[in-house]
Amino acid sequence: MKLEKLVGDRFKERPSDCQIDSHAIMVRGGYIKYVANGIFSLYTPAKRITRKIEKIIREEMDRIDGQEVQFPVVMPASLWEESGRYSSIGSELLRFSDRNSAPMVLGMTHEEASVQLVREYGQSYSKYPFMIYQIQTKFRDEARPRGGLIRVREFTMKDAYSFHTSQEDLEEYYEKCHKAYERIFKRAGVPEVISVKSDSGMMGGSVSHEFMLLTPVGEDSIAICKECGYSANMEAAASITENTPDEVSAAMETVHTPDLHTIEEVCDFLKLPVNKSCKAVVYQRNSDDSYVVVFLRGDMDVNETKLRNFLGCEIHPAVITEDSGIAAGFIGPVGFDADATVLFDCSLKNANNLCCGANKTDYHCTGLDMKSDCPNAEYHDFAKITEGGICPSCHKHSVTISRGIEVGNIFQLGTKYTKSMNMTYLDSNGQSHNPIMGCYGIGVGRLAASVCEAHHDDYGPIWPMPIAPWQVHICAVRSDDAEVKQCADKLYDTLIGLGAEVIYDDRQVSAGVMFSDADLLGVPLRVIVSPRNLKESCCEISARDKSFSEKVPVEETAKRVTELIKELMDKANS
RNA sequence: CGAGGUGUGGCUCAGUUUGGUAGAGCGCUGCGUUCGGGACGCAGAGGCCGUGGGUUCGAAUCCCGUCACCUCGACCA
Repeated sequence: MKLEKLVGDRFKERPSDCQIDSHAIMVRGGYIKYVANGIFSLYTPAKRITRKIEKIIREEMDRIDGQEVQFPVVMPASLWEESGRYSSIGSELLRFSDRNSAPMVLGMTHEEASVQLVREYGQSYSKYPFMIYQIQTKFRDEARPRGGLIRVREFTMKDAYSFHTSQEDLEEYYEKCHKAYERIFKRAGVPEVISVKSDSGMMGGSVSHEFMLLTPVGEDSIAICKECGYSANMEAAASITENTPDEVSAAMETVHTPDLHTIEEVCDFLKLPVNKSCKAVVYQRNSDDSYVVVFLRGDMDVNETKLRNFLGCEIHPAVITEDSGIAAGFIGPVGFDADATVLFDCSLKNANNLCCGANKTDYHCTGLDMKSDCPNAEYHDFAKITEGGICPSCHKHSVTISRGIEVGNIFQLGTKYTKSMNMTYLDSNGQSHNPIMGCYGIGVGRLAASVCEAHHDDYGPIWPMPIAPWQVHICAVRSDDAEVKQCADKLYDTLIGLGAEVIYDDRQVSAGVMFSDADLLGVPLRVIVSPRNLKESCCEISARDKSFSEKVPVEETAKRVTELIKELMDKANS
């Protein structure tokens, strides 16, 4: 491919609306073109990268006995009504009608379609286990797309669905898939991707993992224990707190605290550390606006995901009305008699000498002793894990919180879909059961952008050899020089003949322009043919990541380049 | 959905406060000089100033509406 004919402009200035580097680079380098909010077209370099990522994914999925299939993008709403998700999923699911006014949806995920595909096939236990997957376009009407290809509305995803006759079999396969994912990310050039425990969210099921690329621009927060290796999405991470009660519990007293609303203000006023307070956070159920009050230690925050899972319903921060009987800002566990569900977080267990609201405007109490004042309280984990908090796994060390981009996930789904969609098989005793499912996703475009985010410098991306848009970039510096042109042309032909993927720049532009464009294309190997090098009868081979640069005799250049390509490929695949 | 911000050639932005013929740099086209890190000169092309209404002799500029995008939050396989 000649660079001169490569469709898409590369430009010098960073687009103003690009917040993260990978987005800016992919726009500047002519990889992607904005079409609409969260919707992009891909130019050739990006398409070549995603095609290579897809190839790696296919190879690894096939290796664990996956069978590639394809589900429709547009599905009838009735299919989604079977699972109940037509009504349970919000506006993220794009709904519309066809010419006959039949309600349709745009596929944002394909559990329903996968069950529909194999429901009749899988009627005998002898057919199990099996896994089907596809690589296809998904559409999710995200509220806030961002970061170029990191979070978009239309994207390409590999999604896989496995079907099993026992939980043990699912777990065994889940583990295989976990390994396959590790190989995929390694081969794609991001071995640093880690798997973390996650919350299953709307997918249902129990065990799930997210594959995270740790980067400060990531959208998720991950709790990591460096000592024992524990890692989990903050949403799923258990919060552990230990309270050593003071030896003497002071008597409860009511204190006048006018205009002090926040826990910090109150503690400051009472000269108590924040962790010697009991605060209340109020939510309302989305269904009927009934109140839910969570009491927790003043220095902790509520993890709404945990709360949602505990209650089994959606919630939102409360709007406290006058007639609710709730004294907003002055809520305490003792004498609270408003109509609400009252919950206690583990962070309060055994604590004493706390301050808390007095359930009376402008008054707080001191000397709260959870044991004696709230003897019937049941404690559950509703708190967000905090930086420096106790590791929920080893209980010895403290966790750190890092940001990450979720590039893939795996779920043990259970029978949520097979049950609701009435998929059954007969076992060897003629008994009917619902198959147990697992599902496994990887965002292809997001992975490409993540690799860029993880591997770039000020000048552009540094693509790993296995997914680079081309393997070699030939720069013919001074292509108006007949000797240079002839040598570069010949090298190009030879490399093509040897099966290398080559981008060839023989434009009559200054070396600066040429090198800048080469940097933006991020091709791992660069060969410079120039009058200066030809004087020594050499070509210059250098690595985009600047790890080496060598001068090689002209006639040996092609051979050396193919060696280097092989070396770099083997390194990534080893 | 809540809060804030921004919309002016393909890109980055000035001009808006105080209304008076639409600007610069990059990029693009042509010619010439340069030539190993985004060179230079000359000559060009390209804009209903997001959009609809209003005020005014006159609106990129003031007023009202609306749309889009960006950031933070909410939401989220």
